[in-house]
Amino acid sequence: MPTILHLDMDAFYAQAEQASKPSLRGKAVVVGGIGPRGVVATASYEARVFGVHSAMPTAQARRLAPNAAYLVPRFTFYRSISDQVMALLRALSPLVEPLSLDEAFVDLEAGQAAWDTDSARLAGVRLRADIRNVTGLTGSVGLAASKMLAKIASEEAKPDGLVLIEPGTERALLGPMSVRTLPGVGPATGDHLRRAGITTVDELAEAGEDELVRLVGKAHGHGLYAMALARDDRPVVAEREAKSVSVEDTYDVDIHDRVRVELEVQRLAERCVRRLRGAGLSGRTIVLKVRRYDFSTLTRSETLRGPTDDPVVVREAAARLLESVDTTGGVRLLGVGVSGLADFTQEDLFAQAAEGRAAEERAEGAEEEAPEEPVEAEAVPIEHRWRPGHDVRHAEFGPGWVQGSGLGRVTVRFETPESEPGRVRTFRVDDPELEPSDPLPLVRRRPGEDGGSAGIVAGDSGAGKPGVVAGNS
DNA sequence: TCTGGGGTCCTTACGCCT
DNA sequence: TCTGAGGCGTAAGGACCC
Repeated sequence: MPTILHLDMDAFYAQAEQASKPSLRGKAVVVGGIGPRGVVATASYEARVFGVHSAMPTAQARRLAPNAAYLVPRFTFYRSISDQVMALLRALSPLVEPLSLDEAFVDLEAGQAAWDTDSARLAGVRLRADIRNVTGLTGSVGLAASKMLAKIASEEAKPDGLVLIEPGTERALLGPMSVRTLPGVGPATGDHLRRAGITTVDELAEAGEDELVRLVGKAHGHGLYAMALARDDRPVVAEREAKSVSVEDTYDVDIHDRVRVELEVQRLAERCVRRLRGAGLSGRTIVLKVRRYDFSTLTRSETLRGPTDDPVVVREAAARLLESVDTTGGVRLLGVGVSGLADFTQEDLFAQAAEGRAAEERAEGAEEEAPEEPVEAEAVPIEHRWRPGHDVRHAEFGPGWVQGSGLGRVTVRFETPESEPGRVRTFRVDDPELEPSDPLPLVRRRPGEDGGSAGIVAGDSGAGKPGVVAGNS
């Protein structure tokens, strides 16, 4: 029965920006890195007309669509919208598997939200309406008997649509499609198969399992063959634990200075540990990643005797790993990661073991607990406070967003999600009346109104934070 | 035209142990 | 005692996903 639902928000980041900035509605919007080495994260459908798409270098996008709006991503804002959407999904079923901020699987049957074709379609239709009511955004829904097919269905449904794959029609539908439609078949595997004369799903099935295993390896080959026959019984899994935590930076210009490289690695190690601790995790394996001037990438890793979340330990391990890497010629990217995660540290275990003895001895109070690391109040250079797309407030003109900055000036468009397209004004970057501010909610709730029909707060455990929608300062 | 940042999973190779 | 197979952990790289 088609009771797996896949939701995919349409051009999510770009759509969210258009919703919060009336002057961008109906216009080409590109969200992504805006530096010399930035790439496109999401392009609005208006921008896609010019050939702009995700993963494309922003520089290339600018040539294709010079008049598009180029914005830096605002992840906290997107996350607040995503939380609202995920809450709607959890109201349908406890079995929700988020894949990213804008995508998730739902097992409708597990939530008794659907049991056959008609009830599934109805659940999908209602969900799309609820998402629109609560967030003001559109998402596409795919419904099918398996994850793979539900995902393919939502892809077909885009933008702003719903597609249900009727039971029994799966193979006929899949057969003529390109192998690239299947999840897990990217450029490399696609080329590989094409050279073997396989371009469609039907040809994949005809090739046979043994041949596919020979071509692309064991795991991939078996998986590919099953998918070609529309066989996929992977369950929807609600909670998936993180396996690694990492941070990386690509630099606008290659770093040649070895001392500077060492310094950056230290900073990355500290950032990584901050994230690790923030998630209440620790890990055993420290990984250093280096991308050189010629884009060749290498990793070096070291596994410790036990898990750690100690910044000193991670920093020192990263420094040791760097010693074995030749960086002459320059590096464009550095990264530090931790894997082999545990939700405790070895120090914790010592502390636990000590607890027993301490109970008797009562002598040494384990003073292990490190004080909370102060969030370093980064001294942001004044011109960097004004990132394109970010919200600001002016003492006189009210809320707006940064349209651009440079040469000591910052240009602001004064408008809100609820207003008409607004006017543009330019200020000095150090204008005391101008300050950064939080995003405004996309959908204003009238007093006493409860939001969408499914009740957004329902699945939101604990002190649900209506602040996302209602909190307006 | 010059390629982000955060992840996951798979493959291969190698040392070590049984 | 020698040799080999198999399993496991570790390291490195690559494909893929959003």
